[in-house]
Amino acid sequence: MYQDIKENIRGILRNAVGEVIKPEELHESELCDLTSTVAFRLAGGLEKNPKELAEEIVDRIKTAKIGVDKGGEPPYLAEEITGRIEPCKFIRKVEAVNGHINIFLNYSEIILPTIREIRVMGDGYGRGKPREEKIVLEHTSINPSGPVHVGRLRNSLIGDSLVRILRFYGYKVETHYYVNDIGKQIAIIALGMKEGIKPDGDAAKNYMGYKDKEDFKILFHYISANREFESNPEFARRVQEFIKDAEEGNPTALDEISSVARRCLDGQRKIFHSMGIEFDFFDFESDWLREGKIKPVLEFLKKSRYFKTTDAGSGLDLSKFGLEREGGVSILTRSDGTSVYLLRDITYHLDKAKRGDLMINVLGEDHKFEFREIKTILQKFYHLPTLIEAVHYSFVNFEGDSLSTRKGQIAPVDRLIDEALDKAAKEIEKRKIAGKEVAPAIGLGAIKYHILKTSPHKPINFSWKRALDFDGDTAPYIQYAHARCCSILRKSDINLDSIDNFDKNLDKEEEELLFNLIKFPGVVENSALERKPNLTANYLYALAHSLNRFYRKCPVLPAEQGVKERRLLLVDATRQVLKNALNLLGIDAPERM
RNA sequence: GCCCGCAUGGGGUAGCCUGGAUAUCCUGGGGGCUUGCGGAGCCUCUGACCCGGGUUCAAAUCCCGGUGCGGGCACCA
Repeated sequence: MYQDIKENIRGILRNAVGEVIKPEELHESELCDLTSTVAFRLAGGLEKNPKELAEEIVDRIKTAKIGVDKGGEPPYLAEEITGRIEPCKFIRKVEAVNGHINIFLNYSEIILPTIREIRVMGDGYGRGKPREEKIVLEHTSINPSGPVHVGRLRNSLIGDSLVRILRFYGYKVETHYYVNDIGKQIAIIALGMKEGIKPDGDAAKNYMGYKDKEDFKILFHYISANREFESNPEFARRVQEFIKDAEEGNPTALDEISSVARRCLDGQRKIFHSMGIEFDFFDFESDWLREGKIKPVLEFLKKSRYFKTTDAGSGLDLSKFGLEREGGVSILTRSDGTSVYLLRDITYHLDKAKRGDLMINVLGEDHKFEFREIKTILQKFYHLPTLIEAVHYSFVNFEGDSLSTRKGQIAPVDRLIDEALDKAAKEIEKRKIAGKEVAPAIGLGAIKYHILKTSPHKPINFSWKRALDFDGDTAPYIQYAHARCCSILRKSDINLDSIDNFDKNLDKEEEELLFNLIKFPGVVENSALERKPNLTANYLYALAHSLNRFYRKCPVLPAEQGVKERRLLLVDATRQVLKNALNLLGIDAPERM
């Protein structure tokens, strides 16, 4: 609808001006609905500030009629163009102000087709047309050496939301979780457990409430085994041997290490599951070793003229591609011949590439360099046709105490969620409108929205308190708007399907609300193409805010029949769009809260 | 040292790609709204484009140079 309106108006402007209007020359404005700056471009070699000219011009307009070709100043041109605009059903009014052509939409004409579209499409309103391309999206991929840290949550949330947005936009999307179940950290834990090193008692005490969760148990073992690894060279040597053993395909060693990772993953998956985040595939690194997939990759790269062997190990010299490492080489294998992550990652991506047309990896900005290496190798050495891109996000810092650094002092997502659920349950209890069962929707929603609303490339200073905030620019605020819609609709006995003729004189608040409703499909598109869930989040707040303003100023149920019908339709449409957009962020829209 | 990203009221944040009018919104602080559909709300006041140049009629937005912060440049992943 919005696209149609804009195209329509661009066409009308083109007729008035005699030239094509560029898309960026028609945009939204706070002073009207849509504004065009085309007069500035047409003015060409202009010397004065259009604002200074404005008054003078308006006077001249009154006294003389001059053609576009005679008066070059934008304010004059804007007046002239405005005068030539043909009447159109979407436009209510056009004004020339300071060189801008300000357009006010005719909402009386827009409301019916918009509402109809939303009602027909329902949960699918805003959906893009089906696309052929298949996207293989990898996100989260946390090391299986402990519980999920709050800082890592940003990856999962951006990833999960992007999946939802890209699917809604029309792509086929398959999600992958890469399990590094054979790395050094895991080997340390596995050997520690095998040799009977006791789990760390302090850590276990700190997380009493979670002591039976597998990922926490692994963490307790990790802390003590890692201490051993750092202080006991003999143990460290045995770890290295253990890894080598596994890499050479010794099935016992592989199983011993991998099973520790799988146990930990079980615990991690529980927390993702409770957040509504699911994955299509878990890809285990140990499988590459079992299936002998790494060796051929190494053999292939060895033949390259960029392959070099140094004291540090063997690898590729990528400096020709602008990727210079300090040692001059991107290491693929250690000097003892065992592979490092880069080689295994290449193997993994070669495999993944077969599954789709585009690979998207959600990665922290600390992986930028590594990602460029992989991309370069895939494209320059393998000439891979599959596209590959990364969605990078900035770090999540903690306010005050750096919980993340002290040994064993981590900030597990489990704890954050438990606190959020507690707080939500208390708020619900206070209001006595809904039952406890909506606590997860509200608590999880608050956390998700808090992290998703910020643009990915900006660092977040994570504040436990603000993440659990329920007022202002938060998910509960948006959910509340949704619940209000539901509440009104519950109390009405009018069958919305049978309304065919209603009063179409909208109040200002209704116009704002409607304008937001028609923008939604465009927001989905931008979010999908720019890979930015925060655009959807920001939109949601604006929509909820306009609903709340409407709610305050425009009584629905007490209104007279024609007005009441119109407002009920608007409320129902808003409910639908809030729900659809919340779903793109993985946030539930409870009907009561 | 080199490379990448970021910098907007007291705190947080949108806008920057595609330059246009009076810079968005949240929070905090001040003031108001409630016997009207759910006050997790609404209205109002307060307060900001890091610094210096450049391009332009016009710069938060584009270019150059600083400064500050984050990240990277591992036989860790």
